[in-house]
Amino acid sequence: MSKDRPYSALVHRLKTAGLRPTRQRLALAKLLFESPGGDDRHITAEQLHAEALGESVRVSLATVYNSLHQFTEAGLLREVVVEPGRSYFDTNVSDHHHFYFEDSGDLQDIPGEHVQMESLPAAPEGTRVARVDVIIRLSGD
Amino acid sequence: MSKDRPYSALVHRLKTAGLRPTRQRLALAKLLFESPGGDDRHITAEQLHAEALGESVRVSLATVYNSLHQFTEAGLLREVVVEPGRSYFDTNVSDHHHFYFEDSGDLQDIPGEHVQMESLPAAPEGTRVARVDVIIRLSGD
DNA sequence: CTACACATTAGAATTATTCTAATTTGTTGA
DNA sequence: TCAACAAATTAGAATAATTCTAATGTGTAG
Repeated sequence: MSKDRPYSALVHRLKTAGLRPTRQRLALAKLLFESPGGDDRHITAEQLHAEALGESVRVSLATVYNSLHQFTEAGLLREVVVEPGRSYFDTNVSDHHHFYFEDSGDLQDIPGEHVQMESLPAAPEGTRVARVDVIIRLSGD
Repeated sequence: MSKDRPYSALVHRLKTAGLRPTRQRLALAKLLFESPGGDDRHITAEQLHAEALGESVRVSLATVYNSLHQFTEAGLLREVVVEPGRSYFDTNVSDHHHFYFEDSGDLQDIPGEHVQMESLPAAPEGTRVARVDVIIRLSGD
């Protein structure tokens, strides 16, 4: 019992997701979820990798990609596609949409209540709605 | 006057857009806009290139990319980003949104009337809304 | 503490796209 | 009609993000 004491929330979170809490995954999860602003981060694989290296966490870029995808599959992250050839991962997995600042490339959450669909068309036969993405693209005034 | 006779709609369209109606651009525009279903096509650069070659239109991939971007800038096409690392170009530039079939990778227009925002958040200071993209992601039943 | 499945890694490979520098083509005006 | 020049096209190299590969390392069940 005292054996599983250093059971930080992160270790638990990873285990629950069926992911072994390895040094790398823990470090990345910490950077993702326990940074200031950790439930509204939009980060690319390269950015996270750089951040890790900056904190002297030794982790390869391949592992960053692997972890981001595993976290996404486990529902800990949400992938947001706004421009070709670059994927953002959002630490906010609740129902919400995005502002995309075309000039700076920044992405920002819009709280769920602020965008409502008035009428959604029915999903075609044999399909179901997996998700609705709304991206409001902004440019300089 | 009879000089500018073979002024097809396409030549006119390109000229109006400030683009010289070259052999390649005309051929691509024809494939894009005058195929069956020409105002609801969703095509990638590679696909269009393959289509051109299939019709024995000699055009390089670089030119396909150039043309797609020029057409987009001129408002003849709209770029739609649904998955990382692949851009679709939509021949329908009117206000509308998309179904994305995750399984097949197909993209389909939703007529504008069928999706309405109930409340759009105000654009942040110093910005204006360039566009609102709505993508309804569908997966197998 | 051992064994083994699972993870990590460096670096190569892949994919979509853009760039470069040389060649070709459309257009304008004499 | 044609010369001249800007604009467009091209093949192929370059780049960027991501994925793959096969070898090595590590967490954990028993």
